[in-house]
Amino acid sequence: MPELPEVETVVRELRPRLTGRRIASVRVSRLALRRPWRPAWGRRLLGRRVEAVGRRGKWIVASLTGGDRLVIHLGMTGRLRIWPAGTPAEPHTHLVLALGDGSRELRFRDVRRFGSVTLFANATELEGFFRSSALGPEPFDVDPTYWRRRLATANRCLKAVLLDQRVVAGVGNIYADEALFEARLHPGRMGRTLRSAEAERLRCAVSTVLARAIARRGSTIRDYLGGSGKAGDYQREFRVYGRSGLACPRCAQQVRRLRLSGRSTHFCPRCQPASRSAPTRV
DNA sequence: ATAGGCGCCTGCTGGC
DNA sequence: TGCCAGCAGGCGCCTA
Repeated sequence: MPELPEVETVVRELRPRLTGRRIASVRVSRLALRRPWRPAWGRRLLGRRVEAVGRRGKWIVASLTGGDRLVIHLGMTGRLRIWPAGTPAEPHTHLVLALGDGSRELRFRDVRRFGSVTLFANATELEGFFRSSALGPEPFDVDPTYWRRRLATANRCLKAVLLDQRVVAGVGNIYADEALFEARLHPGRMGRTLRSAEAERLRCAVSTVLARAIARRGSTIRDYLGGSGKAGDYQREFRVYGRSGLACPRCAQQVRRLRLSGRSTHFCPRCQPASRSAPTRV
């Protein structure tokens, strides 16, 4: 579910509510998330204070006293937010950290359990984890030369390139489609066929679209809520995502949908014309 | 190196 | 009304 703008919104909203708070108790559900929870982690979290809350790609990182890094991925349906203690837990709540005097709790809820909660012993271990997955650069910080080279050597369609977290961290299905529309590039176009002006257009489009979405506190389709429980607004500004059959906001041509890289893909056939190297079939 | 398929999960919607 | 297929902001594994 949540892509970079949603994760960034959660981080911004949790930061003031978490920073400086002590973890007073830890409860976990029995159901497994994507990465297994180790019982020793619960004991290690107790009494730690949150020093900082940050983000890397779609990963939320809470830095704790003593160096530990609590790392959370929201998967498709994850929600991470603060609740007053005593509020009934939503179904599918998998982790509850009581904070400070116990009047407030951080709760992680994840219906489909594609998300994860992991504890790393220190920053070095966490860096090793990101390195082992070859997590790419933050989208606002992509070197144009690096980007051109990644595209020039990409023997796959642009949609697949944007979804690859090793190329750039944080883009998912919605913002891949929105960025390709913004850059006026067909999602099925092969990466290596891009001229350098087109590559540069795409690099800028990715960061523009993500920044706009962050300003709107992300997109809520069905599950996503920010760290304070508020929905996002950017879904109202989608140009193509989820709009197949509706008019393109730029040229009024019908937005089309196809399946690329296993994912539902939306684009305007007039604004994002297929080149010879792009698939034309659905 | 890449595509494509499947699996992990649950829940919702639309068609019959 | 009920059932079933298809769909969903992610990602990792397998095979060809």
